[in-house]
Amino acid sequence: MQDAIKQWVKEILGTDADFAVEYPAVLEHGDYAVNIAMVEAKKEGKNTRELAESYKEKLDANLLPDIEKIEVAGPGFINIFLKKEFFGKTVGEILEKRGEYGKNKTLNKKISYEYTNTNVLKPMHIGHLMGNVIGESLSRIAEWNGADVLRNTYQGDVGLHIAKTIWGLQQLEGIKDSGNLSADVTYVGEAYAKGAAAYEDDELAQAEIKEINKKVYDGTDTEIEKLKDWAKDVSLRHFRELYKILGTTFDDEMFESEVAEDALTIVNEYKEKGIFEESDDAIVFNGKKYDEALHTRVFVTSQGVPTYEAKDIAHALRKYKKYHFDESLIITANEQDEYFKVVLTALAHINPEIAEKTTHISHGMLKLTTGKMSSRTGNIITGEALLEQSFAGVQEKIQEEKEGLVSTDDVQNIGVAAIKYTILKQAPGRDIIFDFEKSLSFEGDSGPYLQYTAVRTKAIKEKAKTEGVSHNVERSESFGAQTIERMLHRFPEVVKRAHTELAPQAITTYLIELASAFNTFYGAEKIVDKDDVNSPYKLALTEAVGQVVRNGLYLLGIKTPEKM
RNA sequence: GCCCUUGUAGUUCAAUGGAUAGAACAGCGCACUCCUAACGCGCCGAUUCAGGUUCGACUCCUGACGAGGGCACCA
Repeated sequence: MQDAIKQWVKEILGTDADFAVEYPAVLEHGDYAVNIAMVEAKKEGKNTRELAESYKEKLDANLLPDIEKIEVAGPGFINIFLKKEFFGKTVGEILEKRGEYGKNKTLNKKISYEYTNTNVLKPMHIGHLMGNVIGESLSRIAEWNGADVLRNTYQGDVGLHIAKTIWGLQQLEGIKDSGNLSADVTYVGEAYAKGAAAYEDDELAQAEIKEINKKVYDGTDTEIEKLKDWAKDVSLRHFRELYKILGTTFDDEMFESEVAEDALTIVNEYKEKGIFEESDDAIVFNGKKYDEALHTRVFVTSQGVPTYEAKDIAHALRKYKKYHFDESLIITANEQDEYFKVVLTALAHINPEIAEKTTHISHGMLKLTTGKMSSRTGNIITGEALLEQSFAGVQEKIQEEKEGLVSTDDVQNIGVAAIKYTILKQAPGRDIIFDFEKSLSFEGDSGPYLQYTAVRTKAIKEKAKTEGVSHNVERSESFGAQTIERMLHRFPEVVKRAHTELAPQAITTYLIELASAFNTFYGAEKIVDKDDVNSPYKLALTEAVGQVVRNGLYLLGIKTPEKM
């Protein structure tokens, strides 16, 4: 509709100016607002309102069939009001398309989303959980816009953190198969904390760990390889458990160890070509040469080991060779912003095409009000702990009010929804101030509120069934619920915008407004009522709201419970 | 010190350069013989400060002040 209106205005007014067809902030201003008069008045030095009036006359003479009327308002907006029957059509369309409503097929691209780049042998902390939540939502939004999405994760299985953990395992009890995954995970975490602390405080241990790191890279020491393989398997099984709870299935799990050798080759090759240079026995990329704001970073250490930087370059080349994506998005915490600027600049000098297609998206840090976290001291909030905290909160709520109503799966679904919503409701890139009490909210502006709304629509539908009322999309002239109808109609365009702006929060904001409008309606009107001639349409509207809320929740990576 | 990001109700967040800055939580008041109250209704309350650009600025530019992050052998 938005495109149709734009096209229509262009044709009737014979303009190719760059104007906008947008949603007015207030519903009284109609369904669409066109700012063409402001744009043209500036160019031609005319009075904005007068120009808008003259446009209105021309447009009035050639109204599109779905348009009820147009008005000039405010500083010179041309507001467009759609016919009421149009909204009946929207409700009908939603009930016909169901889980497909909101999909746009316009994006014909292969896009790689790389997220949850964990380090194996280290706990998955809440930063990784954030990245997972955002990456999954962006992936789903892209799919709904027609993209062929490749979900992938790139995990650190070589490097100092591995050496630290192996050192720690050697100090502790080595391989310890307790048969209990969660106990093994804790044990590996302890080994990491021990190694990391020793690396900082004990020079002898530091030398030993560096020695282990070399062997991790060359893979010659069978004892070290055994420890590594065991601990890596523990980590990966644990991560996959968490991915499952979170609702992500990766198409490809890639590892740093797979590109370590290539990384050395590439850096050496481009050192010959002058991209990298030697400095204090290390091989570095001198960012300052290309941009004053860039840092100089080490790509190969004086020990001859490739750093994350070099591996990231090799990884990018390898990934492109494997998948030939049109776009590649890498999602990490914003503490890596400047790191990525340097790496992408270096990549641009090695393979401009891939660099051009790659975008680094960052999310903020999850700041706990209880203080800073550190994985070094072991004093961290793991992703798992956060999930469990949320599940416990849901359980508590249920015991107070709804014992026996909610299934175990749905307790998880609600707990995940509370966390995901908190993360997705704000623009990615900014820190989240996380307070366990307040942030894991089940009321108001929250994931569970949306779930509750969807469940409510379902309960109403069941009630209607027992009462013998069935839905009908024919809307009577006297009936009024334009707020909800207009909002339902906007959903596909919100999905589109969420992708172009990489903004999951566009979905959360929209859903809260829709749910809130519906709940107000629910409070004011009896929906299932055999004596009310409007009841069948109200029911159709209710089902349409339920469907759109479900579809929106899907895009956030949130499941709708059966009952709650 | 240099660089990047950022400053919106008491608090946590929204707002493609557009019309009356939108929610939630907290606070105060109301509502429950009716489809699940994780609900609904009302009130209170905000663009850090000083300039500039623009018909129009939370949004763009400059400066001040505050917050977070990054600055070579970690990832």
